Amino acid sequence: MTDQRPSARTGRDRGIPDATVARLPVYLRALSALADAGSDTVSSEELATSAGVNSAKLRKDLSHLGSYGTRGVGYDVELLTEEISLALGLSQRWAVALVGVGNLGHALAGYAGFASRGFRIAALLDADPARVGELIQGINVQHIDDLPAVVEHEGISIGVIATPAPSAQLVCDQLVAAGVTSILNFAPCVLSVPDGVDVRKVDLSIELQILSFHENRKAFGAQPNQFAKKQPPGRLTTLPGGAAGTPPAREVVNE
Amino acid sequence: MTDQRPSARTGRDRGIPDATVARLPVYLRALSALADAGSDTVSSEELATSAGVNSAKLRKDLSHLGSYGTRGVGYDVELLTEEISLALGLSQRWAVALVGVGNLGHALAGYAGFASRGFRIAALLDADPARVGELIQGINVQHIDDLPAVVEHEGISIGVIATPAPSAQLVCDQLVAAGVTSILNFAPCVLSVPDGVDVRKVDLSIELQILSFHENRKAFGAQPNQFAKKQPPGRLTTLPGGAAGTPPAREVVNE
DNA sequence: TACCGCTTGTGAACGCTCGCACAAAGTCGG
DNA sequence: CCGACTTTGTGCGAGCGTTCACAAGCGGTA
Repeated sequence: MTDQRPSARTGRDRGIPDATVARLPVYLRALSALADAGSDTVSSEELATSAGVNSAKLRKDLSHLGSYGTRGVGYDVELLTEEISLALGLSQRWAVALVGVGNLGHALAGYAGFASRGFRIAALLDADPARVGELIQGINVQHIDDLPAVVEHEGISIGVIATPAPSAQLVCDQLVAAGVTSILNFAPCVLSVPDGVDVRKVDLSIELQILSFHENRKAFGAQPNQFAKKQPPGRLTTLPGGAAGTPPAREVVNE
Repeated sequence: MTDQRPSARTGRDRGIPDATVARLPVYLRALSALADAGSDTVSSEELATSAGVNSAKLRKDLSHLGSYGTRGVGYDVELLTEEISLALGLSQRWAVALVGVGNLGHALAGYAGFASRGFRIAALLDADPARVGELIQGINVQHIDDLPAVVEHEGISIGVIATPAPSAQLVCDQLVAAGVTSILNFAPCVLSVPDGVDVRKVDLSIELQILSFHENRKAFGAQPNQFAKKQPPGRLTTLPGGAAGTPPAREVVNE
């Protein structure tokens, strides 16, 4: 039961499609870069290029938030930044609980990108008593049993699971029981949650496996194309080492 | 032009849709768990449940690989595992170069899930001379300038970027120049690559922002609900300009 | 052998997403 | 004030992905 993506919501969201929501943070980042560069306004074409998307798609995405552009001019960088932030709920600072301070948990605790986007790691928790009390990035590691109290005290509604897979479902249940309603799962497993709780999953090895598929296809795949410059995985030796220069450029983002 | 996934190829892939490819690793994991549990065969319904998807979707996904099920019985766990592995190109061990051994890079280098799925971290690289020579997980950190030699020597075709955003494009170009044709990018930025190179992106803060959207919708969303319970914690005093005074009604939203 | 129950594989309908192309709406110079 | 130019916002068609529902096929049983 339950879908992995918080999306999956059958009803009307707020009118904003899931695909659009997934791109808004990218626009936000592009806008931030533009603001730093001193731009006051930006056209959909420029912003789309920065974000690596089609300009029509960008305009349609933004139109879901309202009409914040000026025809003949473009979008006001600052205004648009605020509107997107508002739509994403970033005008408030969300408190986040991070469970599992192992290898990955440590890295996440120190990840600067969270704080810079308005997320505050309000608690670090672990089931291992040996880890409790450890100080990471100035935050004290607490025992998972303290979760309910911490969640209530800090007003936490988002949880991040960075435990091994076998513990993930248990931790997830504990988070939900404590009142957390959004979960970001780094453990390589499927989580089951009640309705009303959103789960997003980040699986590092799955990403690599998807790349593996494409890599494999490049090597063996049916290539009706004229540019058959790849060779099967006997490989290397003569890879396009020379083709270094300036690539044709093709931007890639993904959700 | 730019499209989301490395996929996005307009022609027929090998017949396998991108959405299916993205789910195959999940099935693989579920199968692995079933095998450990001693199952010989599994029905689409069971496997779908384990993988968290609809059974019809699972059957259609598997049908893209061929007919490996037996009507009235189900799928042979071992056979299906092999077929999926083959389709994903996991029957060979891919060598991976990991660039950037900072906070996140360290964690990735130690991530067990890579090795267990057939990926071998063949090289760790960094631009910081102070880091070169460091031993992480038994692997020596090399300077990024050694990339071409390392890629050729180790037969690397997949690169992982775990550097700060400003360096990511440069590193990406270097990877491409060295012959890497698939890139997993953890840096929060858009990468530009030539055709023929696949990029997948994992952005931790974007995931949180998407959760933030849904969390925000639960709180303020189109639901004039009667319950007004908790209030969102710690709002920002600076950002929203004015509209921050709405009475918060969180919790619930059962749809 | 013939029948029955179970499960796969898939045709078809539906909904979401994307991109084109263009009218609407604004700015700017004269 | 007007007309030319620029850019937004969107109607529309095409393509992909998901789900339903069911016929086809297989094993087991009498």
